[in-house]
Amino acid sequence: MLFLHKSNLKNRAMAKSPITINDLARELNVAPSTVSRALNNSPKISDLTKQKIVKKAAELGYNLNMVASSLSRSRTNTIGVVIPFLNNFFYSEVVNGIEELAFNKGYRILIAQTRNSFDKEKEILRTMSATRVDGIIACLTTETTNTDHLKILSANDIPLVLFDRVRFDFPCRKVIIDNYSAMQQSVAHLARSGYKKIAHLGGPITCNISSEHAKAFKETLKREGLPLLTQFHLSTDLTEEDIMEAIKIWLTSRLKPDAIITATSYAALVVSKLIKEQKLSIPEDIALSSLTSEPALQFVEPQITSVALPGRDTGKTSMDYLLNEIEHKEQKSDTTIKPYQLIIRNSSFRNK
Amino acid sequence: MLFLHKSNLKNRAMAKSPITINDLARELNVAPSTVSRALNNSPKISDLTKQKIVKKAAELGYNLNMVASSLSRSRTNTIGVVIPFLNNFFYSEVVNGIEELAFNKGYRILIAQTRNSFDKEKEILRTMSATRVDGIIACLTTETTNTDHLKILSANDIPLVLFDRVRFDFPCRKVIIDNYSAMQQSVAHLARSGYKKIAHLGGPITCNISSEHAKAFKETLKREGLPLLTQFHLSTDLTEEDIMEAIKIWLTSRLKPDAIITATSYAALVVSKLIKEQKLSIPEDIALSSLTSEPALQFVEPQITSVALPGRDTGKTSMDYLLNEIEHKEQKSDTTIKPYQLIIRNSSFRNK
DNA sequence: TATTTTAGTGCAAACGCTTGCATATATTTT
DNA sequence: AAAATATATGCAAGCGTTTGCACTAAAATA
Repeated sequence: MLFLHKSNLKNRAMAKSPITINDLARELNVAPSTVSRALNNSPKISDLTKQKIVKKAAELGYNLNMVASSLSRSRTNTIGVVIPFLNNFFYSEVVNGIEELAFNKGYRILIAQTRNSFDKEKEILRTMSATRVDGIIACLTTETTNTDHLKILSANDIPLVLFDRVRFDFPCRKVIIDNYSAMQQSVAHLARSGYKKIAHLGGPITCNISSEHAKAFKETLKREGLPLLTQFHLSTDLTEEDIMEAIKIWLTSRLKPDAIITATSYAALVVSKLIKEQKLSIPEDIALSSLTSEPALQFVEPQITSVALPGRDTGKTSMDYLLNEIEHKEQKSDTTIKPYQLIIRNSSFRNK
Repeated sequence: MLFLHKSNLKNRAMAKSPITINDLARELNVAPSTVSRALNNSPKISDLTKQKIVKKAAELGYNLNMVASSLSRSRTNTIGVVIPFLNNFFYSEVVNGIEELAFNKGYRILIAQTRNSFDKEKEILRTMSATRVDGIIACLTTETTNTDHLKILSANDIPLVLFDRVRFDFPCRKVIIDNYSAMQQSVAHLARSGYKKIAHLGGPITCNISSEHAKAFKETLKREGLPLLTQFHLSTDLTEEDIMEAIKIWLTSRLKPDAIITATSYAALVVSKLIKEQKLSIPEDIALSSLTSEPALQFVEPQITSVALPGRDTGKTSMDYLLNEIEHKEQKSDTTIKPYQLIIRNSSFRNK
């Protein structure tokens, strides 16, 4: 009963097509505008007619055409989410947080993965703005070194909130982790546990996160009175091969590190495995600590010390800011720093 | 330069608003229809005018309004993806596969999580059909025991492809894993490795997966000549508490299982940890095998035997089928069974 | 009772694009 | 040279809502 056979259409006489408010209007002998207002629960329509209309709508299986509604209102109630990868613990938690809040507020989310390609990022933003999303939440690629594509969004009045990997030179709200402090605490913790030759397996410095980590790494070592050996401070793309290569060199060199801090939890897992394969022990020979977390870290032996990031919360806050911009036209350009938690597990202190 | 000040509009004279094809048409003294055709690279427009139009469009920063285009064409180039959870290895791999293919074919994806609630599933399908998605790919909740909400989709001519958790009583294409066989092989492997008291920690039997697992579990035990003890065949919601409770009972009972098959990889990780905490050894005292996989299984000690599921491939195939329905009106109602791989690791055979 | 206010409904334009059909040249065919 | 065809463009309706304004009748005020 979801369709009517309409005979008043010229080109598609007798075409089977979904019920519209016009169909309802004709059936009930009221104007389409009355139907629209009734279904939107406008106070201008009497309760009696509302009831009649709602009843008929249910009866005929009427389903609002959001496309038409969006065109008319110039609002799609859709927000775009741009992330490097979906199959990643942190990002999927963030999206989870975004989706939950969005759904409750009557928004849909459009997701796209950049796979860390700047070109794809540009392309995605272009199509999202064509789709007329009401706003965008994005985590930039590591390749993103200029912001022209973001400027197009502002020019089109599409609010943007950046999270995690951001560009401080672009005016918009940003939600990030206190990366400097996370590294600082990690190093300090290792130093105070007696480790002296601390190495860092980091990501590409083109992104704010890695550069903040790098800075904190150097400065904290100095503060703790430890030497900074250049070969112990690596910036890689963190592919499995990169990790393998770096670790093999470290573990077989004359001067081994006695502690390793990895940028990602996946790297930590790989490193942990490699160390054990070399018959070295964690944390006695080498300590291990990760700047990102995922549940797996608690299931390996020994459990790996890590910085727990508030993914859900980051997503929720980003969405919250975006909604403020969308619904209250509140235009801010500040940076919110989310708290992290250094969770000390057995991989980072010697039992003595 | 993205906006024009329009003075020909009645109600919003002087309003700043995005460039439309009408603006381009006026600037170039051609008809809007010509602009539309030119930008869509219609063969009916001369190369010269196409060039002029494309150039002007770039110059003014014209960006197609997909909403209007969708309304006009009755096609949104958007597909809906409905999954229980995003932060789950298998599902995020599936979505990954869907997104990749979709993006390459010019489709956007709208994602929503049911969080395993039937009511939310219904609500999601309603709003997705209001959004006029061109098709939907869904993995049903474990609570979904009737298909009325799916019928509304067919009534609205929205193609649907189900994956993983499906309802065989609904006519549409389905992409699933050979769950029966996966369990069968898992049990057979354990039996042949000398384990005799095999237990299964399964999911809620309301869903096809768990019931296929259950069936295979019983039948294979029988075939292998092993006893089926009811307390060793559990169906739970697989929350952390459920797992804990079940395992505690098993491990402390007089009659312990000597092998455990878990429905999910997360459960396997938890079980592995609990077994070790009880000072029992894997695989000597108890073998462990999982019916779902995730990278973490390879990082724990011992590595956990598991059934690897082709997530990406499941996503790609589902999307491929959906595109066939959307673009070639191909209406099929068959079931594709994806191959899995039983990956035998150290958790499931004794070194002797 | 005459006048203003309020409540409930309808009219019609607008949102920006697509597309069937008509029209006007330009090109080819007889 | 006339007729038929091909090529390029314009016209206008249509997609399904929303919303400002106009209108009518009933209720409230003077």
